[in-house]
Amino acid sequence: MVEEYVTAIPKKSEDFSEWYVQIVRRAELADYTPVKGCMVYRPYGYAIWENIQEALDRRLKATGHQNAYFPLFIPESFLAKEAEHVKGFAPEVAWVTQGGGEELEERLAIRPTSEAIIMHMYAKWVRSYRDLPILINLWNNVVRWEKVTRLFLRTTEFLWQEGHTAHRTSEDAMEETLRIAEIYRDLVENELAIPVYIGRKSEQEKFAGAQATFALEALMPDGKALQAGTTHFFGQNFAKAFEIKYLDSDGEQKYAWTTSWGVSTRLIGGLIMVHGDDAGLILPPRVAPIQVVVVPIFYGNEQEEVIRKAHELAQMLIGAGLRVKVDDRDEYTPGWKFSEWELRGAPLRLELGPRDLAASSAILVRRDNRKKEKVGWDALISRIPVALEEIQSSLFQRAKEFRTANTRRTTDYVQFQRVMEEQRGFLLAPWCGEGACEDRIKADTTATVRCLTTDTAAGATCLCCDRPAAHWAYFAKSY
RNA sequence: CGGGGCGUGGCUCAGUUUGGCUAGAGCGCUUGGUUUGGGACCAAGAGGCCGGAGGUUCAAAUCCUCUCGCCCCGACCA
Repeated sequence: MVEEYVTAIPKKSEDFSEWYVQIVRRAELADYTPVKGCMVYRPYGYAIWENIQEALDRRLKATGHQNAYFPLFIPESFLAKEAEHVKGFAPEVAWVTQGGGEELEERLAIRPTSEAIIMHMYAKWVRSYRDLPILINLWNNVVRWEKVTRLFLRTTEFLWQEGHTAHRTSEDAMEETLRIAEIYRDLVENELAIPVYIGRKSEQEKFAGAQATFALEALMPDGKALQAGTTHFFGQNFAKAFEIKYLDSDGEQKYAWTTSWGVSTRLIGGLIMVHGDDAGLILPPRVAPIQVVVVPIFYGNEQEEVIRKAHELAQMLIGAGLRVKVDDRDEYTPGWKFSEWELRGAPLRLELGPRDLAASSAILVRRDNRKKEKVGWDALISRIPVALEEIQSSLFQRAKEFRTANTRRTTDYVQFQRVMEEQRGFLLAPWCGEGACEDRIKADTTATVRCLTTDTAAGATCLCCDRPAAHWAYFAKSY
């Protein structure tokens, strides 16, 4: 029945890419701009980001992190201080070469990430072991001159948070790196309802300048993996490059240990893909800008009474901390609104018409499975939060089942290639850890090592050579 | 950046092969009226120098050159 209403939207199962673009634009999450590679985050899409921000910010502050802001511009010489870092980012940096009509003496990078400027400041701020740790987070934008655009998933400018910390010991820094990865997992799984695998990145895939990178990897419906967040352990690489030294309690000058970590608006792209269906978006209740949309249904003279009651019920729910909107536009029919809010992914719809008015009840409809239930006005305040939780956990379960069904274990390279070709998904396989095998797998299948597991690989042989395996690793094609 | 595709009212597209009169359709939008429990209907309107620049021609949405943008598939990245 949905089919006849939303024929203009391609089916998710038939043309996934086109479905994605249409949903993003028709649900008014984002739009293209005249600026190449740059997007507008429209209010409805930005509200999702604000909810994600709020959820993460709370977790970061609870673990002692503070927000701050650093400049958009980074002098070229700063970027160049850490050799691997500059090598990794140089190809995608945008440069400012003029200001106020004059040529700059030193060109300025528009930050692709802020390690360089932040490490410089940390070097000034750190004198003693008592100054550590420094736990700072930034909510900002960065620019990377990417070659292709995909709304939310890859744009020249994007929004994110980047955390940068400096610690007294290696252990402290590694602990921070892993703690943040867990916070990210908590955020992505419990707020966005997207299950993730967490693990260390291979040498080739790790962040430019890092000693170790940990990543959250989520599975999209087309069988490709999406990196949903990363945390980096820098060892003393940046501390040495930027001279972040402190006097320890034993009287010795030592280099600090640093980390950085980030998640971006790409998460929004992930949740669109993971949860949506042929009728449109399905937003997990915890990050949905509108959790309950109230649709009044009226005929002629009942209009006033129905709308009044709709607002009254909405106010009651808003008072209970829910995000509620009454769609009382009179230029659209109820059926039109139903479809519209399904397209926009509101988790719950509350229908209120004359029949309901007579019965002192309303019809509650779930977006994820379209199940309807009649709820008395008095029961709404208790029923709706429960229904939202049901949707939240049901979305997570559904995504998890899909991932489980599409995570396969193999030790056979021929089978590996076949599955990667025909079904995609995650493939868990033993790997020797050598770049040569990684390259060969990539050349043969376009799949890469998404992350390593901590499972013991004792006794196993590498998927594509004769050496003993060093790790079990998740492989997948990726975004 | 390589290969392929596409740019015509807000949207989806026809018209381009073979140049020709005032550039069309559906949806959407505006106004009025009737409607409203799964994308209502009638009537009257508004809205496009055909992505941009240059060229060929008596004449260009249509042909040529350049350019910009978007989509898909690769390579690179969050």
